[in-house]
Amino acid sequence: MARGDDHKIDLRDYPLTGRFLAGRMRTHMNAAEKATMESLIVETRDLEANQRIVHTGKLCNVSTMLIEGFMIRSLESEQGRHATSMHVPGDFVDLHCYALKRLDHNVDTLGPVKLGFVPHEAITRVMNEQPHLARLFWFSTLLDAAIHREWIMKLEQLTVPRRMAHIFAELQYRLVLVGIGQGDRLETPLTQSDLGDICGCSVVHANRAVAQLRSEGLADFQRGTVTIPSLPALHKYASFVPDYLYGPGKLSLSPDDLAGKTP
Amino acid sequence: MARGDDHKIDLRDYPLTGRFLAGRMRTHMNAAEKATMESLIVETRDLEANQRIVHTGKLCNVSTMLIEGFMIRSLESEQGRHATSMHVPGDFVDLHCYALKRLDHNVDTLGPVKLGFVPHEAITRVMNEQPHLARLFWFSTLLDAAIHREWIMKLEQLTVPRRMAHIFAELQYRLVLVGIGQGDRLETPLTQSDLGDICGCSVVHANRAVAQLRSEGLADFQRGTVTIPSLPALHKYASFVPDYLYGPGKLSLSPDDLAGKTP
DNA sequence: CGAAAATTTGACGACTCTCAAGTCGAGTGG
DNA sequence: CCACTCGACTTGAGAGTCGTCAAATTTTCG
Repeated sequence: MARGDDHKIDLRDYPLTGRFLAGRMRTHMNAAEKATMESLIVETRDLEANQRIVHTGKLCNVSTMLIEGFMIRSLESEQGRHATSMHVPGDFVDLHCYALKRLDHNVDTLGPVKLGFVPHEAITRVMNEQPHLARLFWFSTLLDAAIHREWIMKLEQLTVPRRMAHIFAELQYRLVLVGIGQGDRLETPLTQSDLGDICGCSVVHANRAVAQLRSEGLADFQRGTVTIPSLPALHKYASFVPDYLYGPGKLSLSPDDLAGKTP
Repeated sequence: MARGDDHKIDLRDYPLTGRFLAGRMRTHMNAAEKATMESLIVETRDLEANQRIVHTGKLCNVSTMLIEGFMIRSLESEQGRHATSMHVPGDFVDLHCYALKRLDHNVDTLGPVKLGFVPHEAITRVMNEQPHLARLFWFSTLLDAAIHREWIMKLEQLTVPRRMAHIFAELQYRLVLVGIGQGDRLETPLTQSDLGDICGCSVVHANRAVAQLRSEGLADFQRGTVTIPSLPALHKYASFVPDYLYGPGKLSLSPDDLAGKTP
């Protein structure tokens, strides 16, 4: 069955959590686990743009599934906001709060979003009774860490225009993984000021980077909508290699791996 | 009981894993869990400097506890090595490999080290039978993610000399947490070239940063040994606030938190 | 329409890069 | 013991990237 069909079926049967780990380990979840997952969400809520759902240092007893929309994870300093990563639908955005209890950062909505809330007692039940699902939860938090590592490398390695190209490429790829993305287009609620926070540069420089990507025909950013004339060209410019996202590819688990064979 | 005493006792009773989560959630481990932890290590090995124990993309079925010495986690590009973080004794350096199976990065020894190996079947047993210990394992991998996030912010926020000061401050703090560190001194196997890989700059610039920290009396780096005239001054210069390391402080769990009280 | 937010442009200075050359220190062979 | 060698460290010069300040323009929305 084609991946696209999987998406459609999972979204029909599991409208709240059908995108969780889509394109990654979701194929390792059986129907019972998918049903458990869906039942964990005790409440959904629609929020406007620029709402904070996780505050640095605040105790939390609920974790949040991003069902629709975009969110941003950031740290704050005297110099303003520093984004560490973005979130797309299907991300269990503050699952790690279950183990950490107080988070070191903030999580904000970017545009309007639809969220699902999971109480930590429910996660404890999963830990006690469903170790395989618990392991998938663990996996999903480690994915964030892998994305952090890649971004550290990109910050050390790339100029701002290339970093920005990398952000566009990553977002496009992640949206495709969860069945939303298109090949040549990307709709986000981002402003150029957000891009500056994400790329670790000033708004002014973010603007120049946008202009440069535009003039070189690599990506056209207009009020949040990114048009990509050539995805391969963008990938090359940004040195984007999606392995670290653990989609289908070099790092994903093969059936042989699961059988415990050592190569 | 003072923390120092805890350290001594745990190291006597658990010589291989007595530093695991020391200064953090180790106080939440009971004696049975500490004993389980110690028994997970089926083999120890001493390695020389510059050995690779985790290779990008290679399937792994064993995770590694760093018992003595230092390790570095890095990604490689055409431009060379990019460090994402360092490890000190007590770190379960590639525990996340249990859930990810193939890692996106490399882990290398810096100087000589002593390592302990834990087969993944043993971790599966913990997942199935000891959910509380499993949660502590999860916590320890999330600690790495928190350190990554802080580093992302520092890369976006600080100049190279300040980043380097931050590295020194973080290392000193983490060593104290696991009972090794001193207040004004730090012995590492790092070269200035390593510092460049860590701070995301060229060797030449790393050298200038070392020289600047020296001339300003903030830290004196000589063949791996760092002397710190004034820890508060170093912290201030680097905007170092250790909360993100989840030691005793703002983000650590209080007894009230555990009782499930919502403030 | 008018106000606020977002985007754009210019000028100048600071940070960091590369290239190139030179110095210092520890170990090695004669 | 000394000369040699190799890696680590140091220094200088010129160029590119990026920040800040300041101001203008465009878009959004009430």
